[in-house]
Amino acid sequence: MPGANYFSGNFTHRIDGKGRASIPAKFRALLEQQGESEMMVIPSYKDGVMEAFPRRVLERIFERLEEKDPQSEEVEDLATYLFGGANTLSFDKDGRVVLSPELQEAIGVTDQVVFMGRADRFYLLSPERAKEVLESARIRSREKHRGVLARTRPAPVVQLAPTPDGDEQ
Amino acid sequence: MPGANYFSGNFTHRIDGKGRASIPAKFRALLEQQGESEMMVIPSYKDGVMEAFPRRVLERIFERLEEKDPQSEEVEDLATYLFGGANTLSFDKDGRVVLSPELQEAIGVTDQVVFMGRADRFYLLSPERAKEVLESARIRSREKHRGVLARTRPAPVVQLAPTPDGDEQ
DNA sequence: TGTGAGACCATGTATTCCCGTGTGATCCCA
DNA sequence: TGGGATCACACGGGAATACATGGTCTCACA
Repeated sequence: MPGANYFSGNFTHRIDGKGRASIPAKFRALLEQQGESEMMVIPSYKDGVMEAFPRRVLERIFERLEEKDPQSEEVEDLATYLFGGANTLSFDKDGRVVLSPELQEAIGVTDQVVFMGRADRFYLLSPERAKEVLESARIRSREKHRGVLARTRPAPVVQLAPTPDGDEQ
Repeated sequence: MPGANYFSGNFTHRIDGKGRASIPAKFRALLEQQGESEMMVIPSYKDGVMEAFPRRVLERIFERLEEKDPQSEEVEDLATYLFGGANTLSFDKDGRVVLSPELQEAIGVTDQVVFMGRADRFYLLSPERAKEVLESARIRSREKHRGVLARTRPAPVVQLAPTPDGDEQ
């Protein structure tokens, strides 16, 4: 399915005795579509949450900032934070990664972990924390962006070429 | 009928043992016309209501906001709310989607669900809730927008050629 | 040679695909 | 204008497939 450009949805998966967890198939497909077979995980600003990026996305974030302000101390800190704290998780053929004990502890999980899509990245967190994060995001969005969803235009009508037969792209 | 650009009308459909429900044919046609084979469902600000968007519409909303102010906390919340809470429902050849148990619970349905058109999106809700939503919307509209409907022009009269006999297109 | 990590393989379950059926709406024709 | 045929669509179930998950094997390194 060539389609989704973003990580979306949330999936609760099991952690087995070896600390392995399956990456949601949709996430994995998106990663592979970007030519990635691994993801970089760094602690979020949110407590009890880790953020997983395709490597390219993380590098991009850094490069954009560096371009803007090459020598600042901020960029230096950011580089340290992004790359120093990063945990590279490569997934095997079955689409699983190993969550190290430290990582598990950081998000307070032992037997289940939630993969939560967030546009160009996704979160790793405990089921309980997932509910909190989602709920508070919903509430704050409602307060500050009540109009956002209302303001949408009618979906642009994309005229599709009539498909006489089978041909698809 | 190439025509409608908006989702309109409301349809009560059955949920079968597998949690499947048929998307109203008209809605489905509109989605396919836009090149979509799936929809993204997120909790509405209204209680007991889920909103279904063509994926592209939702992505668009996010991108516009992100462009404006990429790093604000508000955008972060919105991204979490939109993508983290989203349920991507792709429909099969028969135009059906699977409503997960969580989704069913969120709108309080077990064996029937209402698809209610709302311009560029549509609602998913229970038959009871549908009545309420519709009625309160009607009342509030009457109070605040009494003139809206009155101000519309008559539809341009398209003169149809009298069809004497056989020839039709 | 013991230990741990990673790759490989196996299995059950959930999801998706596909076909058949009934019913309501539409069209056609008497 | 009524009645029958046709079509579109909602709905049910069975078969095939994808996916998450558990286990075993192999290799590296201590």
